[in-house]
Amino acid sequence: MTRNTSADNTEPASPMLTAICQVLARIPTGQVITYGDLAAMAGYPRAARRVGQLLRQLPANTTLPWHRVINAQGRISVPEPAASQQRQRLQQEGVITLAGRIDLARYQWRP
DNA sequence: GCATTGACAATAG
DNA sequence: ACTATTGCCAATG
Repeated sequence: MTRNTSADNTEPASPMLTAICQVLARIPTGQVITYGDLAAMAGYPRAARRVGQLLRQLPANTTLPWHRVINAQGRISVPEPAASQQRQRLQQEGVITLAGRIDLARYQWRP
């Protein structure tokens, strides 16, 4: 079947989103990654906005470390109130936010 | 189908 | 350091 009807198939998982989630799950505690780098590591160098779109739909109970994803300026891109939670989680892992910024040179994940 | 939106990023002023 | 502009591309209306 080249076509899939909503009635008998509920699997929209594209390879891109799958790859993004797999990379995301690998990010170590206490480190961060940017949207663009996460996308690039998943094999889609121009999909930074896709990453945000995916993270936005993650269920609240997800075990994925969504809070370790920040933008290329070292800032949190999430609107409040989620931003506070993200800062708190990061600080809990030892990632400090100074003047609203995170030192990428220090915390960015490089495998 | 076209227009707008968005948890981005690079560049220019 | 900050704002504006442009490119990007799937999702949404």
